[in-house]
Amino acid sequence: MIEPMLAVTGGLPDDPENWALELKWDGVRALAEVGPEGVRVLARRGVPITSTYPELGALADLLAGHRAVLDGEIVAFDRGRPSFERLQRRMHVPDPPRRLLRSVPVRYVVFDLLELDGMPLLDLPYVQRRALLEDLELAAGPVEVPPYLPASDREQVRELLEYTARERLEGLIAKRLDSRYQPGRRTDAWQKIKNFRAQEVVVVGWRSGQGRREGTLGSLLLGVHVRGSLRYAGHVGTGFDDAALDDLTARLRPLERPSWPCEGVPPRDVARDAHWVEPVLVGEVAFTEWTADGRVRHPSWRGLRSDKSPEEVSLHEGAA
DNA sequence: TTCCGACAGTGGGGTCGCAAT
DNA sequence: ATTGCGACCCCACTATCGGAA
Repeated sequence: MIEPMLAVTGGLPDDPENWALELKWDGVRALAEVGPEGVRVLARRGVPITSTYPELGALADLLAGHRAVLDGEIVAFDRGRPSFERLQRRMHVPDPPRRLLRSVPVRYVVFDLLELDGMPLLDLPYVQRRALLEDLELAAGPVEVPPYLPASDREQVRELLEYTARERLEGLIAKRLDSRYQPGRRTDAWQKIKNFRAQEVVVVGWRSGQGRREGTLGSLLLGVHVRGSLRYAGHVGTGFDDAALDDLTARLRPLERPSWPCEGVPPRDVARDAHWVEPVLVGEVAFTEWTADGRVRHPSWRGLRSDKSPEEVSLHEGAA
């Protein structure tokens, strides 16, 4: 079993002539072992997920007798955009019924070739693996092999970045053209360039921490104003260093109040062990997207914003 | 000696399955 | 029938430590 290679979070490289750019696909990472006898699909930790995604059975025919190990992402689309939220309806369902296959079809976006006809390719540089992959001409049916963009073309890179931000795609992956495939490693030969969004939030409460966070806070409960009323917007539990944890804990304690400060009723999952506070502290979070429930996905705390009053904290465009 | 990469540990949104209530 | 919990997916981030430089 080959473990998938991972990317570090980073930015655009400053030696673009050595890098390729690919779109980042928001789905489930999957390795496919394909041979004449069939297809075996493995998730990130080697768990077999073949029966969950019968669409990938098409690979056996597409490879026309070759044996290969492919690396890619299983993606569900919603109006043309990759939608992890939709994919979640498929993720834990082996042998999905026809109805589910029709309502949430998936595609396999292939971006690397790790083995071909018994020959390991891990030590070949990225460009050569890509060339061999493209020679296989797999793109058909549910299988895609999107091209990569040489990062040296500044103008095209700028356009691509604008495009991904406009279309609210997850971002880009930069890969060193000369890099080997290092299974299971998170190396700086692959860099994530994510489209983060920013949102000002009102702190409406906190939950206490565990382990080394014992005695300080575990997460902050967030609210934003929507058409005049304060709406609950999820929690954030990362992005603080020790000093910020101490500072926030000290600021929040005197603000405690007995009741939920947002509209409606508190969601069950937070109501249990939450402390509510007067909604007066304003901060900023970075996040990837709004969920269907109006919560921030992949949030991280960016700090207090003392220059804003709570009333000014309203929803930025694009929320669910 | 200092620095950096890998890891552990904290936290998030979500799904499903199973056991306890 | 409901609820809670852990195991999975996706993930961000900080602190720590040992080995590389």
